[in-house]
Amino acid sequence: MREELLPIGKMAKLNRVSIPTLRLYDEKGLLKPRYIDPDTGYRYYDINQNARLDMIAYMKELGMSLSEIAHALQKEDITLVEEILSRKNEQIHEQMRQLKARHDAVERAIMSIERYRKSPATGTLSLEYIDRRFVWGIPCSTNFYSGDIHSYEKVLRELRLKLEESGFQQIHSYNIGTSITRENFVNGQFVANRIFIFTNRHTSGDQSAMHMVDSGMYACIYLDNYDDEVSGAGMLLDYCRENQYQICGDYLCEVMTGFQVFDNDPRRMFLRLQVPVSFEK
Amino acid sequence: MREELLPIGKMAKLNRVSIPTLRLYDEKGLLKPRYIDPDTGYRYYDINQNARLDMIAYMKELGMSLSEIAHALQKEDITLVEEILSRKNEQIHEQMRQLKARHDAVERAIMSIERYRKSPATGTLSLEYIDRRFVWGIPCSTNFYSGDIHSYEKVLRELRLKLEESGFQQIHSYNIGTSITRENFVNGQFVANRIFIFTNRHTSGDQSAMHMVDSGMYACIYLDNYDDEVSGAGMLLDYCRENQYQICGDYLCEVMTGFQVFDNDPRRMFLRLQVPVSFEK
DNA sequence: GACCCTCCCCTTAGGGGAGGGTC
DNA sequence: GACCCTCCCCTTAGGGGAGGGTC
Repeated sequence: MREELLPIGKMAKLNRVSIPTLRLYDEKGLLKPRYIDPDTGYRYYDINQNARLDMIAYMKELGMSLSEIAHALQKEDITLVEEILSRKNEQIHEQMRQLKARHDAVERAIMSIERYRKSPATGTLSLEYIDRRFVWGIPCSTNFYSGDIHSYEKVLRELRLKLEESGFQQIHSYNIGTSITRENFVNGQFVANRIFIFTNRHTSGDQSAMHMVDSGMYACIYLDNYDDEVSGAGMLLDYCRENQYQICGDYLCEVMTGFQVFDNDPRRMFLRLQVPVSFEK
Repeated sequence: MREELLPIGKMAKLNRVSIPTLRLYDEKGLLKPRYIDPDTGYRYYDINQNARLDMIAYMKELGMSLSEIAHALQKEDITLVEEILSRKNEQIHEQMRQLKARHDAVERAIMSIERYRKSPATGTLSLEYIDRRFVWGIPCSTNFYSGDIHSYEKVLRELRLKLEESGFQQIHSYNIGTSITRENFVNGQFVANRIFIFTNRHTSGDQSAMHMVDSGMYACIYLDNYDDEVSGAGMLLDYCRENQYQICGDYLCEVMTGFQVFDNDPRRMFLRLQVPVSFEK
């Protein structure tokens, strides 16, 4: 009988686990050696204890923590195991949702960086076709154009809060935009209308906060600094007038990527100011 | 200027992070307070530092670790960020694969427990239709019927090793089976033929190790102890003879669930011994 | 000489104190 | 009185030593 006992190194190799792992399992009560030499403290295992190690490996594969495993093994209650597995299944679904959201966020980030790489110099004017988009957001509680940086921060915080309440995930990975109504914009009145994220139809959250932005030709100006928005918008307006483009919808300020914030500059960004135009005479 | 500075509590509340988090970010160099009072050690932040906290939150959403974030923020190198994101994307795919495998394993475990709950008493004989199955395995290098528990352990280890080499995941969550050829079985010769897992067609791994087990009527006996296999198989053979069932294929010993190993008994299990039968006269 | 023992420190991203000074 | 400071300990599942005894 005694000659069948295995020292810890043999047991570890046989089951392809490490010696520290076996010692940990001993300490946590997951797998006590069959015999411990009282003089030397040497641990000796029985070959039949392999089955319990398999069981532990199995439960770890199922995503159970060591303390859950210890608990289940101690109670020897299959009902407990069933409960744990049901919870695990829910956890796994939740993890899948999160992983999916993270994947989307990483993809958005990669596209955003590519877009940034290929962005034109600051001040560049353009006339371009932009496809239909969806935005999700709230009215601006404060007109940040007439306030300082704090008021923009405040409005942004309100949007973020709303996004979280509505169950959005990875909220920092969406592009932010703000709008001014057509009427105000053409009159040179800078009154912040809404703040929102650019998203897609299939977004969760309150659908009444979702708006469609129509496809069409847009007059645009690219900027790399938040502080230049007002002067840039003026140039955009001049550009439309010079070319006799008729402004046919709300002005949007689109923050193209969040990856410029590498120093402590106040929100230096890559912006595309834009306004939809038509060409009827 | 100085009056714009925020103590740590205000900064924390504003950005909805905890005070210990801000202290950690200070320590790790992720976000140094704009000013630290040299007498009191009080940390004071600038409102413009919100943007950096947003950036950190964003990078965390993308699955970057604090040290990766610190590195990226320090280098201010967008190429580095791109590399990190590409790696993240691969990591996410790998995590999805693992999560999927874990989910399958948990589902198998739940079904297995349900099956166990509804299992008949040990020694129960049955004649039942079993649908087509797929098994993946190897020949037994040792005839464990003529050896002791060690030889079964050995063969099982060989299978597990092969499974891992072939890229199987959650290898403990599959039901194990062993076979004896029809010829040996009908002659009462207990010679282990193959050891395998029950799987499905869509399994990865070497396809030559995959075999189909045909659907059909099977004579079965349920057992709850590994040690009873040989005597149980004898009873199964008698049962077929008494009823004039003709054995038309290999004998299988199917381990129905791994959840009986709650004590230190040597591999006490829930087994279904089975042999396909036909009824031609 | 190879093996085993018991400390002890290290890893992530903070959370929760205790004990003491500060707005 | 509410706020902030610096230690210090705690969480997972082990890995990697150092220093000392054992097969």
